[in-house]
This record gives sequence, C-alpha cells and structure tokens, in this order.
Amino acid sequence: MPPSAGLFELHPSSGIPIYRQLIDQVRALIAGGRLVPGDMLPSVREVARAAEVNPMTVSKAYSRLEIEGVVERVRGQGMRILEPNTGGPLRERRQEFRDLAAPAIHRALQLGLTDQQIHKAVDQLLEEQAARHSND
Amino acid sequence: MPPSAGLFELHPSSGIPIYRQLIDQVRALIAGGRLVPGDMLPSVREVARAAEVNPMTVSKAYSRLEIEGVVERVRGQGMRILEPNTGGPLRERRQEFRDLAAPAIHRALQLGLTDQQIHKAVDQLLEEQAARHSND
DNA sequence: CCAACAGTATCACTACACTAATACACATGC
DNA sequence: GCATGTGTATTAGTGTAGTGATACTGTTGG
Repeated sequence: MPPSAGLFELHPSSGIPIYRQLIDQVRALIAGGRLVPGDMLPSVREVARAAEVNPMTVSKAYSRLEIEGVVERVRGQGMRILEPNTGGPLRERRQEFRDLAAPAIHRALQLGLTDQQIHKAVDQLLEEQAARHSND
Repeated sequence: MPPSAGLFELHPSSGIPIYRQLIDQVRALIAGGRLVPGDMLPSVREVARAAEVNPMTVSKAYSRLEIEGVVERVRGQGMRILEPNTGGPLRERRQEFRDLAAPAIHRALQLGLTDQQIHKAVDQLLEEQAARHSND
C-alpha cells in the first residue's frame, strides 16, 4: 500500500511553519525506515486535504525536499523517495553538519567552555538523541 | 578612557540584523577581555551616530543584553558590564551550548554520521575558531 | 530650575517569511 | 480528445521581525 496522508501530523497553529513540520517529518520517517527509497510520498492534494492546508504549502515543502536531494520529482506522478543520506556523499553531509554546528561552537568558546567540556556535552546529546531514535 | 563607539563594526546591509551584530560583538569583546566588569558601554546615541543607525536599534540591543544578564542598566548614566559568564555558572553556560547544538546533532544523526565523525568535525571547528580568536 | 547627558515607550514603516487562491503543464487510462 | 491524476508558476494576502522618528523620564552639574 502507498503511504497515506495520515503519515503526517500537522499543526498549523503550533508556531512552527507547516512546511517545516512537513519537511522534518518526512526526514524523520526516512531516518526511521518507515519510508524507503522508491516509495512515493502521499500526493500534495491528499496531504493538503487531510491537514486542511493549501496544496501549495505542501508543494513548497516537497520542493525543498527535492532541492535537498531527499526526494525526486516524477512528472505527472508524484514525489519519490531517494536514497537516504544520498543528498550528497559523506563530504557534503559533513559540510552540512559543520555549517549547522559552527555557531554553537563559536558561542561555546565565547562562553569559555573547554574543548573537553564541549565534547562531553556533544556526547550527552548523542546519547539522548540516539535513544529518541530507537523509541520511534 | 571609556570605550568608544568605534568598538563596533556594524554593517546594516549585511543581512544580519544590526541589533544581533551588536549583541554578538559586545559578548565577543567581553569574552576577549577588551570589556571588563565595571566598564560602561558606549552610549546609545554615540554608537547610533558612528554606525549611522537609529538610537532605538542600539537601545533594543542593549536591552536584550540586560535581559541576558550581560550588562546592567544604570538610570541616567548608561549600561555597565557585569561579570562575564555570570549570567549563570558553568551549568547554565553548558545548557546554553546544549540548546544551541542540539539541532545540529539531531541533523547529524539523520545524515547518518557516526559519533566519531561528529566528534572529528567538532574538533576541526574548534581548531579553526580557536585560531580565529587568537588573530583578533 | 535648566542644560546636557543617559535610556526608552510609543507608534509607524518596511521587508520578508509563510500561506493560500487561481490557473496552468505533464502523465495516464478511457 | 477528455477526464483524472500528478506537481507548480503566478499572484496576493497576512503576520511578524527589524528599524526608525518622535517625545518622554531619570541623572548630573551648573
């Protein structure tokens, strides 16, 4: 069976933009193995109807996922999941992480945290979030 | 001599909000020891004139710094630097770093990076930014 | 009290992010 | 060709963050 629109839980009034909720959930579903390469995403209109939002909003989210290399657009058919972690090779994934982490590291130095303290904090975060992943 | 408005390098058209540039630079100056507890910040109007921005913009930045516990407001006189790292003890500074780093770690796991790869990237960032600090 | 310095409350303006309404292009099956 | 299914370009509306103009309060020193 194709993935249904019920995959997503969207809360338009949560303060978090709808398109961002959608992107995060697709990525999480892929990371969690509930969406595998080759699967089609539920159609824009289907999701839009289920969540009572505008199709364009869903489309924008899907477009961003395409730009990120998470899904592929199949004209007239829909969006197909690509290989997870294949938006680019290791080099690109590392770069994305570096860009995301740089401000935090910068701030940590300003705060006078030592390298050791920073690594320890990172370790703790890794443990917590790894746990959260297996609970999915 | 009191710190002059030339302390700051503000670029209104850089995409980064002026008030944020100001906040970051004050924090950096404190972290770098060029502003010490008891120093007064250059006055709102002085900074505003030097950077050709509105006094209110500077005031907003100063207010945020006060909320963060970085400076203290002295009625009729100006803003005085408080103890650096005293907005809270180590515990709080670590917490701030954790909050800042959490999204990056989360994303890294989604990207399939290993703990080892993450730590290595953090090490590289630490080296780069430590170098940047000593060049100041 | 008054002048000159400090910060700021209030209000208005602008830019941009987010969302949505509409109409359109491509694919498939009849 | 036409109906129905995809996604989307275009355009417009809305909310909010950032900035600024103005007029205000508090402090210090004459």
